[in-house]
This record gives sequence, C-alpha cells and structure tokens, in this order.
Amino acid sequence: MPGAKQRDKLERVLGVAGELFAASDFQGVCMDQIAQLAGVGKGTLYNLFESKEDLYFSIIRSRLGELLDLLERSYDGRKDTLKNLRSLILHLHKFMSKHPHFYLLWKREENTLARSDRLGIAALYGRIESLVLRVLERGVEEGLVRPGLDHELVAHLILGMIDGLRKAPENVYRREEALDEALEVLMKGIGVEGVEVRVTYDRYQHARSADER
Amino acid sequence: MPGAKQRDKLERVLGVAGELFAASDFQGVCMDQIAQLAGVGKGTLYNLFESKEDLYFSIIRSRLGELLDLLERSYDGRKDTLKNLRSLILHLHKFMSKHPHFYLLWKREENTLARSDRLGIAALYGRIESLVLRVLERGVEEGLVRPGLDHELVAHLILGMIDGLRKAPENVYRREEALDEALEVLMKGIGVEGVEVRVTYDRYQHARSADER
Amino acid sequence: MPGAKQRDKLERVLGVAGELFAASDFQGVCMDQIAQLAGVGKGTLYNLFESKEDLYFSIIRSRLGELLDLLERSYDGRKDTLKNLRSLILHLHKFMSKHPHFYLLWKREENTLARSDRLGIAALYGRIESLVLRVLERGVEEGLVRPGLDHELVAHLILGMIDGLRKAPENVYRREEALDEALEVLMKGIGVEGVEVRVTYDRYQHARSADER
Amino acid sequence: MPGAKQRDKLERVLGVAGELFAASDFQGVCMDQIAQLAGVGKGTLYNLFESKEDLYFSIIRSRLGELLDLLERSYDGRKDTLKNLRSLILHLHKFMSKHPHFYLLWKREENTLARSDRLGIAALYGRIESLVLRVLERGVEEGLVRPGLDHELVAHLILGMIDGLRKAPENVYRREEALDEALEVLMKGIGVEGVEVRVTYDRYQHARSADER
DNA sequence: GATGAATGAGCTTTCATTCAT
DNA sequence: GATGAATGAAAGCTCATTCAT
Repeated sequence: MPGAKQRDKLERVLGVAGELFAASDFQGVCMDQIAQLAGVGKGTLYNLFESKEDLYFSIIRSRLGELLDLLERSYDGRKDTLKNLRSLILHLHKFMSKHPHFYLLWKREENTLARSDRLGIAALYGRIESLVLRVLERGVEEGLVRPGLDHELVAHLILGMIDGLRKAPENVYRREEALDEALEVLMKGIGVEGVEVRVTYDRYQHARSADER
Repeated sequence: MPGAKQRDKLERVLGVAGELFAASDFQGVCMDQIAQLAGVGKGTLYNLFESKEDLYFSIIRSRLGELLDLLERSYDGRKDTLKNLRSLILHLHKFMSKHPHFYLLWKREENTLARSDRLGIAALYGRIESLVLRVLERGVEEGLVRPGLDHELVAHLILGMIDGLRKAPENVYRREEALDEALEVLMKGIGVEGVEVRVTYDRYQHARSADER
Repeated sequence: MPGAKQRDKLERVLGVAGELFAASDFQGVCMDQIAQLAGVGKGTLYNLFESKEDLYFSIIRSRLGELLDLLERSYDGRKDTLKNLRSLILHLHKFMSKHPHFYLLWKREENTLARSDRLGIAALYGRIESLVLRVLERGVEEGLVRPGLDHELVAHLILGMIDGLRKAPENVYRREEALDEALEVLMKGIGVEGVEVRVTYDRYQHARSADER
Repeated sequence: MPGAKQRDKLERVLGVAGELFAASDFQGVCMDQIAQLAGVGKGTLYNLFESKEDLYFSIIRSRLGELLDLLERSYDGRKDTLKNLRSLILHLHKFMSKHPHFYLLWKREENTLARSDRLGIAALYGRIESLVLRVLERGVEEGLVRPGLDHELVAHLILGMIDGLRKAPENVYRREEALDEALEVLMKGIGVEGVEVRVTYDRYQHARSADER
C-alpha cells in the first residue's frame, strides 16, 4: 500500500511546515526550507498541495478538522452541561498541547478567514459554534443554564473565555485548578441563580477518565 | 508649523496602510500601493518608517497606545467595579468601531508579538492586563467580586470574553443589550453570591454619558 | 555530465560580465543586462554567485588565479634570469590580450583590494610578488643581477614597469620590439655593471617557442 | 569678498568627498554623507557641481591640475636630467603624502578615463607624459640618456616605475634611500653606458632643498 | 544663495512555481 | 512519482536630484 508512505510524507510536511509557519509567518517561510526539513523534493510539495497558500491553510484545515471530530465525538446529548463544558475545555487544552503550532496559525488567521472562506475553514469554525449552541440548549433543558440568554452571544463569550484561558501566563494556566476555576466562573455566569454547581478537583479527575478513550 | 502637515501625512499613511493590511495581509500589500493611496511618494514612507515591517507594527503600536491612554484615563479607582467594567467594554467597543482595521491587525499578531516584543507592543499589552487587575482588586474591596479568585486568570477570562463578544455575529453584537448581557454574565461569574447586580439598559445609557468626556 | 554545461554557463557569465563591467563600472551594469546577454535567467546568476559584488570580484579572482598558475608554471628556477623576466613579460602580455577586460578590472580595484582582502584576491597578488622575488634571487646567484638591491622595492619597480608598458599607446606597445626594449632597460637597470646582456629579437622568437607549451 | 568663503566651502567638500570616495567607491558614497560631513546643505553640492559624477571627477581633475602645475613649474630645461627625474619623483611623492585619497581615485579611474575623456582629465594626463618626454630629450642632449630609445615607451616605463615605487610596502617605500635606489635603477636602465651616474643621499638632500620653494 | 523634505526611477535580490530528467 | 536547476515577476529599498521655503 503506497498510501501509507504518502500519508507519512504528508504528515511530515504538515508537521514541519506548521512549525516553521508558527515560528515566523507566511512570508517568512520558503518552500525550500519546508522541502529540506521534511526531507522531500520541492516538486513533491506541489504534488501534495496546489500552492504555498494551500499548504499553509491545509495545516489549519486538517488540524481543525481533527479537533472538531474529537469535540463532536466527545459531546454527548445525555451528559450534563457541566461535563460537556468541562470536556470541551479539556479537549481544547489537550489538543493545544499536542499541536502548539496549529493554534498559533489558527488564531492568527481566524479573523481573516471569517470574511472569505478560503478553503472551507470558516465552515469548520461554524461547527464549533453549533456545538456550543447545542450544549447551551441542553443546559437549559436540564435547568442548569438560565433561560433568556442569547445563545449566539454566549457561545462566543464561552469560546472567548477559553481562549483567554489559553493566553493566561503559563504558571497560572498550567495549574490544573485553573481549568476548574474558569469553569466555575463560567457556570456561575450562565447558570440558573441559586442552583449550586459544584466544580471540584475530584470531579475533574473523574470527568477526565470518563471522557477520554 | 511644519509639524501639522507632517502629522496629517503620518495619520493618512497609518490609516491607508491599516486598511490595506487588514484587507489582505502583510505580504499582500506593497509599499507602492500604500504610497499611492496615501498620496505620498514611496521615499516618504521610508522617511516616516524604518521599513515596511516598522510601518506595519507602528499601526498596531500607535493605536494600541491611544487605546490604552483612553482606558487608563477612564479608569477611576473610586468608581464601582460595575462601572469600571462597563467602561472598559464600552471603550473597547467604541475604539473598535472607530478603528476596525487596527483590531484585526492586533489580534492577528498578538500571539506572535508575545514571544519577541518587537517594537514594544507586548509592553502595551501588559498595561491592559494590569488595568483589569486593578479593577478586580477594587471589586474585592467593594465586596462585589468574590475573594479567592486567581486574578491573573480571571483577567484573561475577562479579556477573552470581551474578545469573544467582538467575534459574535454583527446582528448579535450590534444590539446594544448585548454589552449588558455580557456584563451580566461576567458579573454573575465573578461576583459575590447573593449580591444582586442590576445591569439595565437605563444604567447603560447613564453610564455612557457619565463616562465619556 | 552536467558539470560541462555548468562550466560553460559560468564562463559565459564571467565573460559577459567582465565585458560589461570593464565598459562602464560596477554601478553602471545591472544584473538584468548580464543575465540577458549571457542568455540565462537572473535567478541563475544568484545560483552561481552570492551577490553582484561576488560576481564582480569573481571575475578578477578567477582570472587572476589562472594568470598566476600560468606564471608559476612557466617560472623555472634553472632558467636564466633574462629568460624568466622575458617569460613573465610575455605571459602577462599574452594574457592581457586574451582577457582585456580582466586587466581593467584588476587595475581598477588593486588599490582598494590591498586594504581589505575581499574574497582572497590580495593573497593572489602576493603570489606574483613572491614570484618576482624568486626571479631576482636567482638573478643574483647567476651573477646577472647586482647584489645590494632591495628586492622588495625592485620587485615593485619591475611590476610597475610592466604595467607602464601596458599603458603605452598601442602603436608603441604593439611593436614586438617594445617588449625587448623594456626588457633591456630593465636589465641594464638592475644588472651587474659591465656584464653584457644581449636582448635581441631573434632571442625573443626563440624564447617564445621554448617557453610556451 | 564672498569668493573666499565659497572657496573654503568648495575645498571642504572636495576634501571630505575625496576621503569618502577613497574609503569605499563611487556608489558607496551618498550625497547626504558628503553634505553632512562637509557641513553644507545637500542643495549646495548641486550649486557647486553639476552632479555626483561631476563632483567625483572634479576631485581628480582639480588635484591632478595642481599636481601638474607643480611638476611643470619645477621642471627646468637647464637642469640636468638626474635632477629633473629626481624632482619628478620627489614631487609625486610629496603630493601623494599630502593628498593620499586623490591618488587612489586617480589610479582607480585612469584606465577608464583614457577611453572617453570625461571632463578633461585625460588631457591632464597627456601633460605629464609630455613632461617626461621633454626630460628624456634633454637627457639625450646632455649625453646622459642613450639615444635610440623609444621615448614614448620609456616615458611609460618611468611613470610605471614611479607607480611601482608607490605600491611598495610602506616599510620599504618610506625609507628615504628607496627613492634614490629607484632613481639609480632607472638611470642605469636608460643611461649611456659607461657614464657614471652618482646618486647619493647627500645629493638627495641637496636636490631636495634646491628644488622646493 | 542655502537648505533638506519629498520624490520615484531603478536597482538588487528573493522565491514560488515549473518542467526536463 | 520524485527531483531541484532554472526562471522572472515582483517588491523592498536607496539615493541622486529637485524645488518650495
């Protein structure tokens, strides 16, 4: 099966290119470098991708696709909202650690991409929003999220908070409790008043094991 | 006074360049375009800025500087936390409307800039964080913000939420109530339990007039 | 064998560029011209040479290298001094006729290069001096050159004379006897008094055939 | 008399520019530098000279003119040939020490200038040749220079030797005796056989005082 | 006359892309 | 399919020159 070798090569190129693009920027990277570091000929890059731009956005698109598959698989309409939100945050966090370069590229381009959906990335971004919307709706059904909120708005607030979490200094962000503290702020913010939402480290441990494959 | 003409020219260049850079990206804009649209000679650009890169980051730096002066001037240790946060959100919102291109550039580069503080922009970013930290501390003193929160973390959550607000679809975001809804989510999230925080449109109107010069 | 084509191309570029640079000067020649006339793409010039400056000095360096190899090969410790000096003059003369542009460039830059040995050219210049010194020492051994002369000084006088010869008007310089007349002046100038040095056209013919491959 | 100030300014510019041009080359110097270092406005340069090229060659032309006036004044048809040649060498040597930059520029351009007499410099070069020719003719009349030599050729040999002298390493060239040794080689080279030519340091001293103003 | 801000032609150099091997 | 030498469009930048003050 030659597909395996092809796949390897493609992954190698995506990995190397992601690293390089994140380290400087689109124009700061040249195809020669990528080819050299990936151990392939320059011509091969053009067999794999239409152009440099295609390569660049393919990094974002492919990883973002992976991430969304992951998030959507982990979402479970039956789970409670707390678990779902925690799972969202956890998976984003894990994915970010695994593909640090991808995140930079994504965040760098997300505003640009919104306008003209180059290469279908904006569509992917839509999926994440719809996922959060579903979580919120489920939360209202459960009586955990207070009704009357503009879900489209709140979805962006949530995603923004998660991104803010990422930008916190490492010493803050890396503390495991940080995730729970953020989750607590979030739940109090959108939760039904008077309903106690217990977010504890024990639960965090538990959620973690339950949620991952 | 030749300074006036100089200033005009510089502002015109910053404006034109900001527009162009936001419309595509760094490499998608050439100095000839900028010069042409700004109505100056190409050489003049190089009298005003060291290089194309310098021009690019000068847009961010100068606007960010303006923004921070604005925010810091509007912060008032005696005001209540609600007012301070509302003022923060309002000013960010207004500035964003006035300089829509600047925001795109800023957000595009913020992750890159964090690493190597090119041209002192990261330092400016630090000022905004410290401002939010002061607001939080004041909130605790007032008994409006619950103690025990990691302020560094929460500061990033707040800034992230505000950014999320910006990313919400125009039809959501433009609704005046959106700001108050976000503020409410935020206050419930970080506020002391049981303390009623009334965020109403009337107050919003009032705060607006009180806050602006 | 791709080396052959490469070599051809390189020689063509060196030839064309030499011609152009000699015809005006460094700044009077642009890379487009060179590429066009050499029948290669502009990019190819940059595969062959680091920069325009590198190309420029490569002309001098490579030809000067050739010349020195020639001179050093033709020098023979056993030959008499007259033959050696004649050989030196003859070879310089021939080389100059073959590469008229190179000479101009060399002479134009020799004073500049002495100061900062860009690209190892000054080192080559040292080799020609040491060659003349060896000829002089041999001349003293033979009893043909009078002792007590400062050889370093005389070496420069000799090289200066040869260069003066080159600058003589064509109608003078091209006369074959001119070389012998110069050689006679030189030998009388540095020779042992009373020792007859016969420099005749016949010998010149003879020396020519003996000396060249 | 404003002419004096003008003259000062012009001399200052020529001096500064000569230094700069000698330190790098024509293209390596920009009008801003010259203006700055000379303490004049850039526009003033264009009142004094037609163009950058004109300025460049004016340095050579004006100094070369000075030099030739000097040499021609010092030549005296009645003096003996030895004195005349010594005077030639001495004056060149002195002038060179006084205007080190000029020499570099002159030598750099002399081959280029020969072809198209830009700005009348080649004409000046002709005067130096004719001066040497007159010295030689006088030498033949005196019975000190042997007849039958091609004077045009020998003139170039002499000028070449003098230039060779200049290129000799400083430690050689600076020795006062070096001039006399060169003169001796020269006189033996072109002198009538058997006629003793005494070149001593005493005479050198004497000639020096007699010759200079 | 003196100045230096403004200009833009013209240059070197880079690098995405192609295509013969 | 894989390669990388060759290409030339494109762009950043410089600096001689001008001219309004």
